[in-house]
Amino acid sequence: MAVEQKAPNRYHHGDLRRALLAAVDEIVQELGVEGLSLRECARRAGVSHGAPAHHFRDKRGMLTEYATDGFERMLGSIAFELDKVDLEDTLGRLKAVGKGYVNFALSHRAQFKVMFRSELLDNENQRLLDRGRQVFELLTKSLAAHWAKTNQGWRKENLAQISLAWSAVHGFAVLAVEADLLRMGDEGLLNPDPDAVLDQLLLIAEPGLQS
Amino acid sequence: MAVEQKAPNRYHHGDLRRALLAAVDEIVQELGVEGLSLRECARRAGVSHGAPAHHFRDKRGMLTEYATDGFERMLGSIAFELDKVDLEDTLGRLKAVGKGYVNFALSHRAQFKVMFRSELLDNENQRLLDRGRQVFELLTKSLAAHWAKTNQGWRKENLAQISLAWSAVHGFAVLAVEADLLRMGDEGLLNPDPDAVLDQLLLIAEPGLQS
DNA sequence: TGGCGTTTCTTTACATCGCCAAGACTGAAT
DNA sequence: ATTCAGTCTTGGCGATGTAAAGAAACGCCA
Repeated sequence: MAVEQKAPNRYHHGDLRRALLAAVDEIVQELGVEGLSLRECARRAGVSHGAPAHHFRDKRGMLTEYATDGFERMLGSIAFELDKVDLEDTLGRLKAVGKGYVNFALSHRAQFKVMFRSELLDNENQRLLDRGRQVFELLTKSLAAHWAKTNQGWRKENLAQISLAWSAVHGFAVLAVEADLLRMGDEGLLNPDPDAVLDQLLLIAEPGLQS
Repeated sequence: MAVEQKAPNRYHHGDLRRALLAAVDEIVQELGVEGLSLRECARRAGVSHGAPAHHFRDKRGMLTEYATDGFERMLGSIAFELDKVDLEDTLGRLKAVGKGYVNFALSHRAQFKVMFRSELLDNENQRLLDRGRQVFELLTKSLAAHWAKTNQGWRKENLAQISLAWSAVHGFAVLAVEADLLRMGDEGLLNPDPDAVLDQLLLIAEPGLQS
């Protein structure tokens, strides 16, 4: 995602909205969200510091769009993994959701972090809420399919199973992205190949999911 | 934790360091870390905006102390739960660590969030690193004790088990604290009593921990 | 084609922030 | 009593987010 500069003569940029979001991504990768400023985004896009206000209400609005875009990519990443698994293989599909989730987190670390920084976002934004809900539903529906296949329907432990699945996947993604935390214990908590670890992780959770 | 104002006449505050940390806690609860400023802390403590610099190098230094204090409280919370469980009950002790962890997160939400915002902290700070490591070790040692008791010693799945335990506990705490996320799915993901859910959650993970 | 309203962008201004340097005050050790 | 290190104040600098007002370009309708 390269930031498209405004042609120096032109008064209108042409595609400033996209250029600003590209700049957000660039800066957030380089410096983290804390290092992000509206003015720097404007500078990289080659426009004045007042320009962004006409495309996003304010900084929060801009980050909200950036986060929403992230959820959409994440949905794509999960769908990509799901496509590779047979519909009958309900446990495989459960793993696929986890893989898509973690893969996205690891390949878009900066954006992933922003997506869950709700203090920075407009949590009333409908598109943002929808996309988040969609991710959540992919997880719960995969679980429901697994339940339907293996045996029983809804039991009261199911709620806790959702918590476990969601917690494990999200917690693992967070810890994997916050690499600093994983340096705890000198041997290193994390296997160099997160994909393999996630495989094992879901394998371990599996007996619990059968009960 | 109340912010102790400087007596209006006195030039020296007397206990400014503590007063500033109290102000940090107060502000972070009210407005989140993003709403925190050195100058506002100084204002609440009744001193000038330059004063804090003599107790903390800078804003990052102040937050680092605040986070370190959080890890110490968390250690206390875990120790409190561990004290209630018999040494022989290795699985019970594992649950106790999780409970202490999550209980702290839920009763000090604002501080908990700051503790894991490594971009804002001085990650070279020795006391901060030590306290973090200590929490992690409580978890791994409880797991090791459980392994020693149940049967085998170290197997290569153990690494993934640590990941699962750490991910589930931390992920659950994060999701519980970020209440916004849990409003996904209108029925609400989270049981009103997180303590009970955590109990179930660890119960579900238990079969995996036996293997 | 000409004109006009709307959108996009610029400019200026203001309050606030973190940090720095220079100075004032205090208290305790010499 | 003097000195000196530690504590706090003051003022200033560059940077930020947001708002208001004006300039420039686009699109549309006559």
